[in-house]
Amino acid sequence: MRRDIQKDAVPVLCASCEGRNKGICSTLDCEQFVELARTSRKSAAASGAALLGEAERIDRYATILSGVVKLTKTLSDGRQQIVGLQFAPDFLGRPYRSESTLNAEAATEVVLCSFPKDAVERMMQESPELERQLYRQALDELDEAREWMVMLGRKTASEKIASLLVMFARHAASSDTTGRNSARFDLPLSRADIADFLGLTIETVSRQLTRLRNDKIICIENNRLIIVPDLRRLNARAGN
Amino acid sequence: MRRDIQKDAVPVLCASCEGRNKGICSTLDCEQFVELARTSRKSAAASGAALLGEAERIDRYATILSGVVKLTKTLSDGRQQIVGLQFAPDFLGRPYRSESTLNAEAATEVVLCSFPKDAVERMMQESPELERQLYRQALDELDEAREWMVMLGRKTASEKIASLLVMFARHAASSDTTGRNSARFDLPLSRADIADFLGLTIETVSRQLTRLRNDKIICIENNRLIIVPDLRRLNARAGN
DNA sequence: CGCCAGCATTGGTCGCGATCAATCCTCATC
DNA sequence: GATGAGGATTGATCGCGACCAATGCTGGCG
Repeated sequence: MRRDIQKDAVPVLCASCEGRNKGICSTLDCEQFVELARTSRKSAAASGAALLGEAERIDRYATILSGVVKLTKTLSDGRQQIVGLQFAPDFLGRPYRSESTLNAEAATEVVLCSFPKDAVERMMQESPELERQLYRQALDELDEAREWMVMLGRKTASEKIASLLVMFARHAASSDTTGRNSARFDLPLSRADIADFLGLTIETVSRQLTRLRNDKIICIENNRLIIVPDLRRLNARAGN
Repeated sequence: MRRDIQKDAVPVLCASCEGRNKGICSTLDCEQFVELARTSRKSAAASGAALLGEAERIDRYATILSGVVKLTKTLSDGRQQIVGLQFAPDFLGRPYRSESTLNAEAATEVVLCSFPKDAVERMMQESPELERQLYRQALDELDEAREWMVMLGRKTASEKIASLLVMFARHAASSDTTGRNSARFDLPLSRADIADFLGLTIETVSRQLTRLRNDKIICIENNRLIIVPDLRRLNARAGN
């Protein structure tokens, strides 16, 4: 159902852009796409770079073209919690609010395509399709957040680790052949990030990972590459 | 900006309905409102009644007219976590998904006004305003869920209790005179529900409440009525 | 009134995960 | 290869909150 686009009116970058057929761009008709594309800006951010600070004014939205973005919240005494992870081609931003209530930080190398806030908002007014897609993403994020609330509130440390690995395995699998029972992926997060995500400490994360390794449920190579020979066994540890 | 409505085409119940000017009905124009109203059904549920089961087919949406609804998730071994609390006039339901991923249960006496799923969905197609309002509610719920993730992952038991009381105080205050520094409200949840919400046990909830009482930060009457003489002191305990 | 059922509180003990501290890896740089 | 820095692992100890058990409170019913 791909619509034709006027190639010459579109910035060169967009022509080969992976986001054209996936992110918010995919719902726009030709005219709207051209308008949005004219104001778009592609940018890269190194791992660890802050993309958006808490209570900061938002003036641009963005689509994630590649990499992983972590959304965090911090208490006044420095305790931190990751409250969301976003992957390509997610939309990054919080419509209908001028100030952010959280921090966004690149968890890996990240490539973004950003747009001025008001251009997107104008387009949301005009295109119910766009708003619908953003609504769907918000609902999906809400489902995910609630899943994590169960994890944070009721799971043990080892179940938390297993759950996280299952989630990464699923994310890796979706871009891979489906229906397999093994997985192999790079951890997109450092131990510290994992701890911030699961509501644990670095030490506990480390201990639980070595426990899973000792029990032959995972292999760890170079501290980053994870191999799961039997996803069902990992799933059993996640306690669902 | 209230639009006139054809009084005679609207069910009698709606004429005096508190939801008319607040819930999803408030965004509908006259014609749409009449259509939706024709299929609406008002119903009451006792405290503890199940409104919606996990993996159950959804065929109706609803507006909460009064009372509190808790959204829960349960692990296979029975561990439970409340993942959302909804108050009037929230919309109850998960568009774009045929099966529920959570349980909804009346936490107090609840009065609902429900509509057939497809009537609402048709109306969402026709009315961008309606969809926008639902989108906004989803975003608000997402913000709330993320707030709670911080609470679940990083706060101590006493901070969790204080945070919950602050939230209830705010909810009570919004329908009350604003800007005051004291609060007085009925706990809409049992100790067991509070425990399920905060990721604690009943015993810990009880102990922390008595600690707050001993420290003169709250008064408890009949185990349900809470009086907070100084909201700032309570807030200081919430650890934000 | 006594009785009972369902919550809530209080006490005692234990274990998970935090905390503090000491290596150990990995990798970039020279 | 040597060096140093940041991250990861491992070890030892402590304390919060879970768990088990007993008691207390409240309200409905015969």
